[in-house]
Amino acid sequence: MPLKNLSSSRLRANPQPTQKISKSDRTRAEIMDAALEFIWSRPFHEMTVNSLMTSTGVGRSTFYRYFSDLHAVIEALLDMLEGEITVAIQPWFTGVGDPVALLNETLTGLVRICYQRGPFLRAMSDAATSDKRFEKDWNQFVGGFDELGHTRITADQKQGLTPDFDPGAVIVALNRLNVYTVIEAFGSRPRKKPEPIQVALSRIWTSTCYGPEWAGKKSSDLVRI
Amino acid sequence: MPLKNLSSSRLRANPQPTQKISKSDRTRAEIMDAALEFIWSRPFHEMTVNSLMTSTGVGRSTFYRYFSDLHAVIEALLDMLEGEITVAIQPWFTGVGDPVALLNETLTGLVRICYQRGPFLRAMSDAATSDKRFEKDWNQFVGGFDELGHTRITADQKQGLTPDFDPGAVIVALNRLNVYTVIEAFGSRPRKKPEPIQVALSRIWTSTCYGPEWAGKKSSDLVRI
DNA sequence: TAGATTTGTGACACCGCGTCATTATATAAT
DNA sequence: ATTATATAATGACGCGGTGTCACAAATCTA
Repeated sequence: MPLKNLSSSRLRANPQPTQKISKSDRTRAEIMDAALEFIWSRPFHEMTVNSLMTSTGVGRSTFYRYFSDLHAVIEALLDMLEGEITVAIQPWFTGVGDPVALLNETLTGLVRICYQRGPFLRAMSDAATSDKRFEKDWNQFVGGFDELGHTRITADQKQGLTPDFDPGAVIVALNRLNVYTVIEAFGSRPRKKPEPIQVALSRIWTSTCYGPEWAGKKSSDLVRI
Repeated sequence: MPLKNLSSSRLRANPQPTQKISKSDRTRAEIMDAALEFIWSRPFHEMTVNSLMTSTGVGRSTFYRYFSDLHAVIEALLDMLEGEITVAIQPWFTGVGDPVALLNETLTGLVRICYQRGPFLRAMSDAATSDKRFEKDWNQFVGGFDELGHTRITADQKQGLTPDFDPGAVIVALNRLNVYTVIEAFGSRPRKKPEPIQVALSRIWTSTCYGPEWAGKKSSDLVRI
């Protein structure tokens, strides 16, 4: 079971350091755990407030004391994932050194996380199709990588490492490539094997950004993990 | 208004050549038109049987004489789109000649259609997240291009035009790149301009499949439309 | 025009949502 | 420990959407 026993306080606005865990904290965490567990094995659209609350000890209407609706739960989960992924992608997006190696490192890390969290990613992508507010959150999440990537590409173009195309639409496209490839590959079980996915993504990114002479290198030749 | 006045008979299993248009044909077409119109301006998840049937003259429960549920309507629309797109992508997938030019032609055609039909594409992608049966249809639709692409890549590799990678995961990824890039760009209005999207996709595909020396060429240099 | 077939309808039961007044429980003060 | 106060949980309710069914209306056919 992934991401279990999450202390909800991690996500609270102002978590006091040595505060006693209140009843409401526990209930909130229970609900989020129930959602996590649900999503792990069933599609988002089958999730109901009832299905979540029967997993916890408390009644259905209690749910609304903690979340305005199901999308709000997913929103909270997205915050967690965002942290994890932001760390994993650091190398290429903000690191220094051989860009091809950094890119491979980033994609390897990304694929690893997304493999682990596949069903959650899938749930979030699905949830974004049925709620205006969460759709915005999701777009912001995905779009965040566009800005980072734009910066990186622009810098590499200045150094002559990357062909001189307009980075805007290309980086957006490449990021969508990543998101929906991993969702398709890992979003529902049984998940596909992660390695071929990582290799394919690496090839496409490196071919586009740095030319094909690098694309054939196995990532293991370029990056130690 | 797009795709209006669609004769439902086009979609029927056994359309007799010179058959009089029956009442039921008209009603069915009315429902599909209503769905088309709805999708053009509102997200799929807001669509209800009621919202569709109030656009037509007939009562809500009549809907169920023609479609088992809303997803079945979308399914019918997908059949239409499939035909259009299949034609547009012919060049690279099945044509002969300079592969780079063919690829650019295919992507230009694809972008043109997807720009026109953006909101429908979006609706279908959204609908696939909330119905097992239609999800299958959608995956089959998208997956169809994987097989075609796999064939093409393999052939080009045999000729030494394309680097010798395993085509499987790469072509899947590139196809997802297309689908979700166009959905993001054209799926909700105001739609983005199609040209930069087409250029970005062309760059990524040509870099990956044929190396970067071609990627900079403007498609207008390569293909007459 | 009568009978048969096709098309349309309203009423119904079901389910999930979100709210609210109320009850139960936990916490803090004395 | 007792009581007062704040916090948490609950069941019942109305709403809106779904899909079905027996029946009614319209249309076709002989």
